[in-house]
Amino acid sequence: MVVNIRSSNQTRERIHDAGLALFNERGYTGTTVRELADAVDLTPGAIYNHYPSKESLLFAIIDRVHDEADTILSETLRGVGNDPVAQLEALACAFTAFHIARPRETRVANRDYIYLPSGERDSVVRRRRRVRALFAEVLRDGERRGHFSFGDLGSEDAVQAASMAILNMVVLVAEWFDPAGPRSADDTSALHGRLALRIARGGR
Amino acid sequence: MVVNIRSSNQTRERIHDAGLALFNERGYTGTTVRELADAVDLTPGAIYNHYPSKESLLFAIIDRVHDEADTILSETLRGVGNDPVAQLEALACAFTAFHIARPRETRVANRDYIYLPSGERDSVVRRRRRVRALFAEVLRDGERRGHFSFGDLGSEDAVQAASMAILNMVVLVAEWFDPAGPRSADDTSALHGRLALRIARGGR
DNA sequence: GCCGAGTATGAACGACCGTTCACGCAGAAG
DNA sequence: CTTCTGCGTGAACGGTCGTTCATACTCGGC
Repeated sequence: MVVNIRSSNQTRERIHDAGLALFNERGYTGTTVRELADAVDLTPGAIYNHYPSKESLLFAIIDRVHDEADTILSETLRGVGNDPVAQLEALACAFTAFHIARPRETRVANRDYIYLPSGERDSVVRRRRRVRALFAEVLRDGERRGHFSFGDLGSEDAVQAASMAILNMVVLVAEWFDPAGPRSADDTSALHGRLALRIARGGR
Repeated sequence: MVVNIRSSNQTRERIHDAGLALFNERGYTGTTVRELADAVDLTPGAIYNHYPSKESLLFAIIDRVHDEADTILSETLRGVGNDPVAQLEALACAFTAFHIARPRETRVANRDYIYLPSGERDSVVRRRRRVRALFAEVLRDGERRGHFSFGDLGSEDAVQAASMAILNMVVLVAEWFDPAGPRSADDTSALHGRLALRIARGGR
């Protein structure tokens, strides 16, 4: 048989999940391999049958949620027309729903990616930049076509600031959203879609 | 002489600064007392003449920047009338300027406060909540007086989401703002003031 | 029934962790 | 001049870190 990198995926997946939970609440550097092993009822050494290092587990977690984010964004974009207003609202709504559904994954990805070795960290940084560029592009497109306006803001190229405002609103929703609160995840996602339009002054 | 908790403040301050720089770029748990000692040309043991523990240094750093934030906010509020529109614009502008001026302090405070012992962490959480409440209160006040409107957003109590959108825009400005970029800190702060008004639909 | 591959154990590795402590030294106070 | 106090050193503390390894068990394929 060829070199088998993958292990019996069941255990590998349990380690992935436990790592996610622990990294989320203690941080990557604040989590030990022994805690991780305890969480999956294994010995520290056994972890290394499934991941070559603690860092590689962090990367697996972060890389996967970036894959999912990319999928969500491109599918959302594919499902809506080429009207920038509809695009922005749909993107902000869908991405908010995504962050509400995956609070631990996105928190670890956004907070602990700095602990990745430089090659993998660079790859993550590139992926993050691509998301920023996507939102900025929709805003710029909408401005060019007269649906959004930033001229009254008294600053040239306000698109960057506006797209970061939208993105930060979306990406940090899980820090305050309460699943037991009065507003549902769907409501909040839709609300963020509207707020994104306010920011771009594209409202109805 | 009475019990002297404070040490010769010069060295204490150098440790504070070095801790700030290191915690910022490596994270609290990713920073060693030995690295800290090296950065201030001291022996690890000497650190303990100035701070009783590594945790206490973290708390000193975080507590100070919270003090400064509170000062900025209350002075800003004192310097402007009681018009909610002016209040919101001034708060968003001043707080953005603050976060641009203190990127390391605010990043450490927002990212690493989770490593504080529970008593001190709770105190930090309370202070953060008070800032959130301040913005929410301005928005609610403005809505009551007809300057802001959230009724068209299709969600009851959109104030919370809107104030978090404003706060997250402001608090994370340092993650993308480039001091060497085309837009100055003052411009960006003013821009955030306007964007806050867009979010609250309080345009002029 | 044997074999080899996959997975686990438990002990151990050297390194490094936050913190302590006995001690030395400089300089202000008496 | 002596004493005391504040601040530093350097060595050491016990503990924990991420990782490795010899060994053993289990189980499907021959």
